[in-house]
Amino acid sequence: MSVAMMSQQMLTPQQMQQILSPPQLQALLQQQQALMLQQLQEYYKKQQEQLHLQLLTQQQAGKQQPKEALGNKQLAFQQQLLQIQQLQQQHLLNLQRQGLVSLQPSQASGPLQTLPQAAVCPTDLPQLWKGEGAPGQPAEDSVRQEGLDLAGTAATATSFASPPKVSPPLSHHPLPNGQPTVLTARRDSSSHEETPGSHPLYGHGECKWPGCETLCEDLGQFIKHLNTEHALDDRSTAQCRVQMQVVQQLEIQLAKESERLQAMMAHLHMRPSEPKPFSQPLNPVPGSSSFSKVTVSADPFPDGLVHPPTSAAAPVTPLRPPGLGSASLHSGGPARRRSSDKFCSPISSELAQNHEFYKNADVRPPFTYASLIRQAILETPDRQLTLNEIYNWFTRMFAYFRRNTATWKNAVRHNLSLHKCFVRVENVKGAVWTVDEREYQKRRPPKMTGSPTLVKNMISGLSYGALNASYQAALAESSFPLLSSPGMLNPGSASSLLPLSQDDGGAPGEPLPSNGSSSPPRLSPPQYSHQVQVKEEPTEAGEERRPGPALVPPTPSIVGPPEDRDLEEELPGEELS
DNA sequence: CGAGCTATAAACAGTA
DNA sequence: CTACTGTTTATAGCTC
Repeated sequence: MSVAMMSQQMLTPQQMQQILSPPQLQALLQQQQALMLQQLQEYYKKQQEQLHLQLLTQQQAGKQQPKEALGNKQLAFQQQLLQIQQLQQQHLLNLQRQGLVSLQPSQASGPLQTLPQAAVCPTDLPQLWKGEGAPGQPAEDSVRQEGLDLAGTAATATSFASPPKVSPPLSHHPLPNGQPTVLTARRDSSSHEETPGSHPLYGHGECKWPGCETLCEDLGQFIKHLNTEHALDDRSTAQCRVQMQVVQQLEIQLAKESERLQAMMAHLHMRPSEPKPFSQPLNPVPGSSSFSKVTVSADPFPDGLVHPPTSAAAPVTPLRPPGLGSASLHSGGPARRRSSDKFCSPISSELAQNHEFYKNADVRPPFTYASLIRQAILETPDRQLTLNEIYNWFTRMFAYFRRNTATWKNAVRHNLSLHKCFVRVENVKGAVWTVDEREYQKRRPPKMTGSPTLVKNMISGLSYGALNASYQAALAESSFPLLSSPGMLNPGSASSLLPLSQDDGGAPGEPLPSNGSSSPPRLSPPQYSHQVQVKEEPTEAGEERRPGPALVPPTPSIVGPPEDRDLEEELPGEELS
């Protein structure tokens, strides 16, 4: 019952997600749930006390009444008591279930396997936030909605004052405050897996009327029972009234909690962001013809990109990307924002955290084309993409790139050609692009090398609280899932692995606490040999194959295969969850 | 101020 | 011819 209210009053889950990193969200949710539980318990306690009190007074008053009447009233109150207890249990159960649902890792809806051009399927809003569906229901039941949903949800967002004229916020049925009785009863029973077609008050072969557990073999018998035992009489109406109050109280309680949550959110991060027109282009990428077979390898973030917590607990509305300050948002037009590229967190980590955001918000990602292209390529198991696949990655991952296709595609091509780090390889299926990591690193060292202020800025820009800082740290320390992802490791051909080193920006992630010994890091980014399975570039091959002079990993503690080196490159992955 | 990097635009060639 | 791919040049903004 409360869910609808939540989604109305509070930040949208998307907002939550963008404000908070998945771990934070999870923590917050848990806190909230614990809080709710606690308060509910308190509330129920009070209710019971009240009832007891009423019972007592009634008993006293009843002394003048005929004994039968007294008995009836007493019974009624006892039943109310029972009912309250039951309700309490059910609510607690529901809350717990919600907790489970919202935190369930298996839900993994993050990496939506979106079609090449269909772009985002922005949703997968967890049931919890949808304001729909019975609390206890598994979230898988929720139907995925397309773009409109996003906008609809966004309409409820506080930050976007002028959302596109889209469909109204879907199905938040405000609770009929006055007469929640039926609704409540419904929900009550629905948590008991009632079978379709049955009566809301009938389930598991017994009457679900508060305080009544009469066994009824079938629906007909139950109906009969209902009509006889729970007919319109004083007792029933009283029970209804109590139930009503309970519901109202809970709603009030929920409102308070929502308010509190909002305040918490506001405190933790959220400021009213400028109403940003986030148009949802949904522009299905016109250009995709010749190569459109798009093997787009699996989902964008093959490994554990945020999924479990994020997708489960939160969702999708464009909002400010958590990690970035306003840096990326000012991008109105042909913005210059490579600053962010320079001292932003490793793109993979940034992306990982905010990919839902970029996926849906028409916000220009704070990365250079080069780093984006690289990321796209590196995310695939075999580290190679056709141009068209790269396009698709862009459109899939960024709402921003769903429009102005001519512009950015040109830019992509331009970058591919221009930068030595992108190597074109003739493949069986045509030409694919790969990344020469060494080259990529080569061109960056000068930047960002030991600029305390920059580093500091970057960190502060990326984190918005201790929680996130630690999360960032965790990210920074986590290893690079790509390499450990299925299909990536060609057993026995370690040489074919394309070693990764620091992510773009060379170092950004590093200043964060890690295994200490990374002394004066990133002064000379390790040079790694580059090699791709497809390889057949005579010219560069010789040079590339040779491990660079400085092959020593920055972190001495790490020995061995290239995978380990990828510590910095993390695409925050499995181990995050 | 210049160097380096990046974005954007556009011309052009090759190919399917 | 058209669309796509890939290369190249030019221009401009930004940071250091």
